[in-house]
Amino acid sequence: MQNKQIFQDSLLHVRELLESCISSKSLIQGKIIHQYLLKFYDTNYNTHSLVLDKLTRLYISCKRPQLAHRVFNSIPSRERKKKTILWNQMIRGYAWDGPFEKAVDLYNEMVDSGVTPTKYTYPFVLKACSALQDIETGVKIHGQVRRLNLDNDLYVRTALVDFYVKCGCLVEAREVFDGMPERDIVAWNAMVTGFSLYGMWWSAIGLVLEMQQKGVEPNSTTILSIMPVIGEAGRLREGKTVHGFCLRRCFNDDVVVGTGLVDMYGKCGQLVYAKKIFAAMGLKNEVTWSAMVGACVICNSTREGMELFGRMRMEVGESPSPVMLATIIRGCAKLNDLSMGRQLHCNTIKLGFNFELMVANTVLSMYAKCGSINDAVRFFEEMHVKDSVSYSAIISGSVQNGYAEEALQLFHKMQLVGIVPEMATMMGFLPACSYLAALQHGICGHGYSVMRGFTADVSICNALIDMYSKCGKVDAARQVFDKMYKKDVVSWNAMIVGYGIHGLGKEAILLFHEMQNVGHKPDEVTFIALLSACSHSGLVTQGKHLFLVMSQEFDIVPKMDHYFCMVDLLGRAGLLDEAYKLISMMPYEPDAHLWNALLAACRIHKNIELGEEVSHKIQTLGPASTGNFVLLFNLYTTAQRWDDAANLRIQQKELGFKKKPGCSWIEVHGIVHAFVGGDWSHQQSPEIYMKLEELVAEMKRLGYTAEADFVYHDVEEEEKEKILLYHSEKLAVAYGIISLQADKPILVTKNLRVCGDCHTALKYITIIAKREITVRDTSRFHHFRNGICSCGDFW
DNA sequence: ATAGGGTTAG
Repeated sequence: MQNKQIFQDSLLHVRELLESCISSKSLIQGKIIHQYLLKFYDTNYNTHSLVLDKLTRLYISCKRPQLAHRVFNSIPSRERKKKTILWNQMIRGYAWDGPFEKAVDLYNEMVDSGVTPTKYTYPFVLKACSALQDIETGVKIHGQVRRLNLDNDLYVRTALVDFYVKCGCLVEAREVFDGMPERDIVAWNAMVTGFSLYGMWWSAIGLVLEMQQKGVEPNSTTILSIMPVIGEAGRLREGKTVHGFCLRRCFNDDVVVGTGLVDMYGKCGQLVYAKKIFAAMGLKNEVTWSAMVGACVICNSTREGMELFGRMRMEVGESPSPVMLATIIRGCAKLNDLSMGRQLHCNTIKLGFNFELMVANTVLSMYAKCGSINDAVRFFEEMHVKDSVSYSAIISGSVQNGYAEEALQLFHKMQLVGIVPEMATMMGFLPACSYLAALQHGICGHGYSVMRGFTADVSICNALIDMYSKCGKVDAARQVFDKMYKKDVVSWNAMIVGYGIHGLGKEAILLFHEMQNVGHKPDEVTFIALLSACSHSGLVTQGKHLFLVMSQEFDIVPKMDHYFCMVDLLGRAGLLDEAYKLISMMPYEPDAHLWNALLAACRIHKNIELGEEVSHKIQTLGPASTGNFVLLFNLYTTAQRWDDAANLRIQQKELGFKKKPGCSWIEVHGIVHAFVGGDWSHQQSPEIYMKLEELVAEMKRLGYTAEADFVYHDVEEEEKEKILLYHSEKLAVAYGIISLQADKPILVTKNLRVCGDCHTALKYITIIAKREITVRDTSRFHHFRNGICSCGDFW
């Protein structure tokens, strides 16, 4: 009897102790008491019913829902049924700290065992549903809420709004929100957050105004949820309003709000404001510094950001966070500073977060953007965990560094390992198709983009326009262009470029006028596209006019690229002196690239004197490219000045230059087949060469002779013919003829300009094989049909 | 609160 009293007393004491653990969240102390209980008391529930209650609560308040669950389960089910509050607490525990599925499971278990959920149950279950993005369960729960007549409860309704918002069901969220009989600040904030999350800054701001009209004062949460979206949209005006509001309410004394403002101004491109706020902030933390450095990077003051980064390490002495390093590494990518990037990569290794996905993806894209594709690939292969961003980065990195075929392979591999391509992935994939003229792949990419709803995006459509026109399908490009409900300047430029490379200069100019009619302003790229379109179509007068109009009417100062186009245009048209005059009048120092354009024109129009002069100029500028050697060489051979040609070749060898090997490729049944000159590596080489010889025999009957002036003169006549005969473009065309159905057009892409002999030969081949052949070289398309090329021998 | 992938021209 006395023992029992002692026992009861001590239990009372234990409960008191547990209560104090709960309020102070002392997990360790609580665990000790738990151990003690297990050791010294039997498990007769009646003895310590209230103790188990308290233990469950303790574990929940210490964020250990699974431990709590174990204790909860040790309560006999008959007793558990009476403890609705404990059920709610359990669900709350899982809804906050996960695993979220357990919260839903527990809710179902609760209902199944006949316990009626209350208005306190639902906010937690809904929170779990939104964390799981489980719309189905959430909607079901919404139904149950209605049946229990709980949907007029403020908290339940707010939770419903929050659930629909986080699951992307904005319409439903708004419906629930509008039907609320009363709304507190939390409900308003939930809805504002919803609009912000989906980039609808105008709705978010409208709602903030509305709430003020209804007498609800925005708090710092409201402000914090609209700042990111204003920054993202770059809405400076709205940003300033928010800033003003913060000043009036003294919100900006808050570190979090201050950091948000720094970030927002940075994203609006206002580095000066961002810096002012940063300087005025009394309390700064790591996040504030990161935001400030991020603002510098966005505003193209990366160097300043790097200085700040250094200052932070001096002043605060902390080691940088992953976010900080990612930000600064992105800055390196922007500056093309490979050595700095490498150094920071080492830092991430030292600090042990080099494989944190965000950081790793930043490092990966830094290497790719700094042109060090080998490092990028190696790093990519070393990553243990990769996601669609990693793949997108390596795919676009590969294309940008000229490895489009590898990009396609990576895209394929990505799908094999089960990673779903996202919009940005397609932004790398489609240019890869453009580069390779891989139409089949491109069409698949188009289909996929439609399926995923990406074609609502302007940039994706721009990439599609580019893809179709570079794959020889200007009409398909135009269809995409016409169907776009919204276009930007890139869309117009891409389409103009498309017409240009197909020699459709007039269409390009027409589009330029249409562009102005619908109120789009051309930019400098537009004029590059237009001038090169004129050049490929021989539209000299129009080109000159556009060049004038560009600065006079559109206030665009001609850059080096524009002069390049003009020299090209005048040169091709044979107006060599005028081109030369333009160069001497231009406000820039001419570079080798520009002289090259003139040299190419000299070759076409066989102007040896000027060609030599230009060539010397190029050589004094330093060996920028091998292109000029090839051009000058061709110029000499055209003039039959064999000695000069031979000397040039010796000189070229002494300087250690090699001609870039010509490579052509063709897509057959979705596979890209590549050839170099005299290539025997293809499986079907015997058939290809047989077909080629067959064609040549027929061509000769029709009057074809190999044009020797592109070949070295010190080889035998017959040898010359062979070198020409096995040029990569001829091999690719022959392969196309034997492997594609007779009614299928042939599209070959070459990495250099198509050679003169091949150009002639292909005209014959269209007649003999009765097929349309298209060759895309580095500067334009050649459509061969019935012995004629669309370029009009003008390229 | 801060952070990763992207379109046109040359």
